[in-house]
Amino acid sequence: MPELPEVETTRRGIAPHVEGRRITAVSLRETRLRWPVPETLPACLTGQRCHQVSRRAKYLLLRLDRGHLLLHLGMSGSLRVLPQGTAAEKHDHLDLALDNGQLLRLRDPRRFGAVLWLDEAPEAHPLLARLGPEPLSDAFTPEGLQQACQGRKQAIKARIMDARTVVGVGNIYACEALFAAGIHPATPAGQLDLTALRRLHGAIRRILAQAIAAGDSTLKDFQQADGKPGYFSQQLFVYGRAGEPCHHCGRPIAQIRQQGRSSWFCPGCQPENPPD
DNA sequence: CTTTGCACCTGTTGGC
DNA sequence: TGCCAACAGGTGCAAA
Repeated sequence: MPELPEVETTRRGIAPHVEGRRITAVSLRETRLRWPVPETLPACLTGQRCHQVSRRAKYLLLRLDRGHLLLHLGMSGSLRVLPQGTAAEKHDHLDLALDNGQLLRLRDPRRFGAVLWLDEAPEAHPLLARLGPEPLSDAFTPEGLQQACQGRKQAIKARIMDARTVVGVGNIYACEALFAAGIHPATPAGQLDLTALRRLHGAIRRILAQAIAAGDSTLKDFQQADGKPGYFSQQLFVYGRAGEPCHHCGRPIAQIRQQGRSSWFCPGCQPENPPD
């Protein structure tokens, strides 16, 4: 579930409670995540101080004394800060006890998430080394997007969901950004001119920024036992709205299958063969 | 090299 | 009401 805005909101939520704190104890209850979590992890982490919580794409990085703890929330993961002693429930796989009496707890029912220890510079790690630009940074430009699309037959939706093009665009925001830009999701990437790609670039940034801003307003709930951050209550124009009227033109939203995933779009606002 | 498809997993949903 | 298949989605990796 978490897309980039949810991960960023999680980072902002936990950082004030975790940065500067020492890890006093670690409970690892389930090692079968995306990759097996080494049984030696608790001993490795205990005693180290966390200096910074950062994010690259949808990965969270805790900079500790002797390396980085990399966390990925997968589809269903969440992190919460709770008082020590709070009983662990089903799917609560990892606890980091901190020297402020609190607990950083990872829950992940589907176990698509990841917990990795990195000895070396994070940017050199294979998972991070080939990632494209952050969508809200200056490194993400219309010209760079054009270069990523140049000569490609691949559908534009698959192209923007490829983390080498730009990171952090999942299925929901890919559909929404393409709607906002008036581009049919199946359009071959190489067919789009710079004008269209400028619209798409702007739409990706605007929609992600809006979602992060919406997340900020929910941060106050972050420590509550039931405060799992879900999707923010921003309006979705096409995602999951098959058959319902388009908010712009009233035509029914269509649903197709691409790369084994559902895509939603408006046949009126996102024509296959755009005029002019 | 480019592109496609699958595996991983469980909670939720919809149809019979 | 109960059961079961289909579906949801991020992303590394194998295969085409």
